This record gives sequence, structure tokens and C-alpha cells, in this order.
Amino acid sequence: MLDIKYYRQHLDEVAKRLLQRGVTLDTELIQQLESQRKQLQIETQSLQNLRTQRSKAIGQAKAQGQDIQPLLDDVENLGEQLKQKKHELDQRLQALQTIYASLPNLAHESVPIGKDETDNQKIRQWSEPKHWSFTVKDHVELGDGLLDFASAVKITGARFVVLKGQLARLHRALIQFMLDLHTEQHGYTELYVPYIVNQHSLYGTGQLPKFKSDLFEVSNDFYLIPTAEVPMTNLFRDEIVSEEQLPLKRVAHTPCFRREAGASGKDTRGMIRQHQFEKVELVQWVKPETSYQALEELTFHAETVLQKLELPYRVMSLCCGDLGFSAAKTYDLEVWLPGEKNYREISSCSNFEAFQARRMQARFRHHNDKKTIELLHTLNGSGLAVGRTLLAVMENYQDEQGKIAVPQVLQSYMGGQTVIDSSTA
RNA sequence: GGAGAGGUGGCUGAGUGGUCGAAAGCGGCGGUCUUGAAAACCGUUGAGGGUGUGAGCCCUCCCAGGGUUCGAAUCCCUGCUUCUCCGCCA
Repeated sequence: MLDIKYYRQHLDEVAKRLLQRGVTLDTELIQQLESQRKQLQIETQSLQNLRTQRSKAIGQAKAQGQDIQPLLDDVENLGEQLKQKKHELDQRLQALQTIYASLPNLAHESVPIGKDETDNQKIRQWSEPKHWSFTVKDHVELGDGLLDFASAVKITGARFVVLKGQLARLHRALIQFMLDLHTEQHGYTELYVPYIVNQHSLYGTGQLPKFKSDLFEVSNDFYLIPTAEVPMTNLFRDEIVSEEQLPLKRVAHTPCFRREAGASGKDTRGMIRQHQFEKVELVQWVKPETSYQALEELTFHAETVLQKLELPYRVMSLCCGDLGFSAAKTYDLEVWLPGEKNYREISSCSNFEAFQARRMQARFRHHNDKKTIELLHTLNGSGLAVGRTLLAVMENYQDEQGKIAVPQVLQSYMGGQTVIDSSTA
């Protein structure tokens, strides 16, 4: 959410910038609601003030043994009036809150203008797709025997997978490798977090109220996490940290659960788009003036995983129209998939500025001026999506016989094994 | 799952219907003293919001959400949560 005061004072500018993101703001309605709100709030508060004064007078009179009946008669209607005003005020406040909470973040000035993913801007590219002297297979063919979709359908349903043998181990090796890299070389502290969260947490990071249909609801007020961003970022909900603690950097590996409600028919082959997948997530809490530098660093931390795995990728700056709800700026890392002959998203690194922090009241106290409390800026990025990394490794490390070489950095996590052969694994 | 006791400011903890946003202590910040520091002493010290150019004035918040009352930290209901005991359990 944006600063309410900012909405009030710069409504036209906000409307203009939201339009870049494809969101039309009914400024007239907002202005109308705001002016009603202002009037009702003043009236309500003055009634509350009156009530307090009268109640105190009654208390005093009673303490002195005076007859309080005349005073009670005097306040007879006050409660009813107050109730009425409060109700009217609440209606306006709720209407405004509903509008404000459903509005996305404003894009940073450096974000490319555009409507959809075709307008995303390529920032850089690392390495080149390999040239193959044989017909490459995709991960579904390569994983024959180890990548078991049929069993998953039987156990659960579509968009799940069972991994077996050396492939399951490679999957686990990737997780260990990523966690070790980020904790040992990039300064992140590892976390283990709940995979089920309440609605307050989902509101804080921006999944609720707008994107409920993307989530698996376990029971009333319990949801499976769609990303570790939710439990991690909410660690500092309603907290005031001291400036010296910043930047805070955390990493966690969790499964992620997504309904993929809007994706029916899309990416149905293989394990590109699953209801359950593993992700290693990077989260940072930083001072506002450093958040864009932090975004570059965090993106580089994610890129490092791909570089060490020697997987060709490119970095895309998402345009206004393709930006996620809470993000002010996002870099997507797209890995080369020979089986698809295409780059596919494998990490998304975003600066949310104060958008999430405001929703969750995550703040810091200035070191020099202890009275000053300011909202933090939050960032996160996948470092990386494990399922997609696994299939990227499979497709990029295949040979003519359909065997998969184990990337060098993973070999120590695989007991020294250098090749996965699905016919023997 | 059963029984009992709790949840108050950064922390400890008092407050069981009236001028309480809340005693006291600790901690923090500023000062006096000191060559410096400590000690001692003095002062100060929660958050969110409304309104106003401003000084200020005002509202809300004592786990959360409802309720009773002229008035609620205090009484009632629901939920969450912590601790102790019992049961069950990876």
C-alpha cells in the first residue's frame, strides 16, 4: 500500500502513474469519499471528546456525592449519535481501505514503460546457449524413469511430480548448494520457517486481499505459503528495528504451493509449472536510500547460482505492465532451456520499497535521531526456483545418449558422482 | 485432547468501573559533577491517526474482535496465545 497522505495530496499524479501499470483510478470517487471521511472524522472525534468531558464530570459529581441524574439526562442521546457517526465514518474508511489495498505499487522511474512481457527490457546476458550436434531432448524425455508424473497424478493430481533416485538427490543437492552459497558467500542468515501462514501475513506481503484465488487455503485463516517471502518478510511485521541492524539478510528453503488458477492449459508439459515446488528465497530489509543498490546486489546473488552452475541466462527488467502487484521494480532471471529453445523465468528479484513495510508496519529507528522512525524497504528474490533449476541442469547438461552430467559445483553434494544415467540410476 | 493460571509500554511489574496512556524499578536519551569514565543527582523517554501555515488542540490503542456502561486496562462473550500438570505423539 502507498502512503495514504500521498494519495490525498498527489491523487492525480498517482492516477497517472497507476495508468502506466494499466490500473485506472476513480479519482472523483476517492475525492468524494475522502472529503466525507474528513468531515465525519472531525465530527466523530469531537463527539468522542464531548463524551469524555461529560463522563469525567459525572465521575467528579458522583465522587462529591452530588445528584448525577441531570448530568445523565444530558448525555442521553450522545451514545446513539456517536454510534451513528462512527458507523458512517467506518463505511467511508472501509470503502477507501478497499480501494487503497487493491492498488498496486508505483513503478520506479527506471522501469521500462510497456504493457506486457513483450515490452520487458533485456539488461544483460550471461554466456551463450550451447550448440548441439544432436537433437536435444527436453527434461521430460531425459527424466524418463526418474521423473514420474503418472504416479503424482495417481497420488494427488495434475501439476505434481515424483522424483526418484539420483534425480531426487540432484534436486536436494541444488538446495544445499544454494543455501551454502548464500550463507557462506553472500552474508545471508539461514532460516527455517512455517509453511502455513495466517491471513495477516498474506496481507502484509500483498497476496491478500486481491489474490486469494492463487492460494491453497488449508482451513479457516490458514494458507499454504505461495513463496517463502510471506513467512520471511513478515518476521518484522509490527517491529521497530534499530538502524545498526540493517541491512538484514535472510535466506530460507521452502516448498511453495500455488493454485495456478489462471494458468490452465499453460505449461502443462513437464515440471515448469507445478502446484508444489521448492524454492530458495532471499529477503532483505534495508534503509530506503540503499534499496536500489540492494536490488542490484540481491539480483547478483541469484545470478551467481546460475553462473556457478554454468547455465546461460539473461536478465530482464520487467516493464510497468508486467510488474507484480507489490513491486516497484523487478529483474527476472531467465535461464536457457534447450528443450524449449527458449529463455524461461527462474528467478524474480524485486524491490518493494515501503509498499510491504507499510502494510505490515515494519520500521526502523534512526541511530542519530532516536525519535525518528521510518518504514523499511523490503526486497526479495528467488535464489533460485529449485524445480526449474533442476530441469535447466538436465536439459543443458545432456549428452547424445540422454545421460546428464552433474555440474561440477554439485558433485561434492552428490557423493562425487559425475553423471546421471536414467537407465541405471 | 483434558484441568488450571496468565497475556499491561524496550524489559520487570502495579493497577479490578471514573481526572489512567497507565505507578514504581530497570534500560535508553540529555544534563550536572569529573582530566576521562563510573557512581550519584536532575530532567526526559510508547505507537498510530485527525486537524492546523504554525505553536498547538483533539482522537484511538493496556493480546485480537465483539458486547455492557454516561464512563472499561478493569465487567461479559468469542478467538488467539503463553505457562504448569495429565493424556497422546514424530
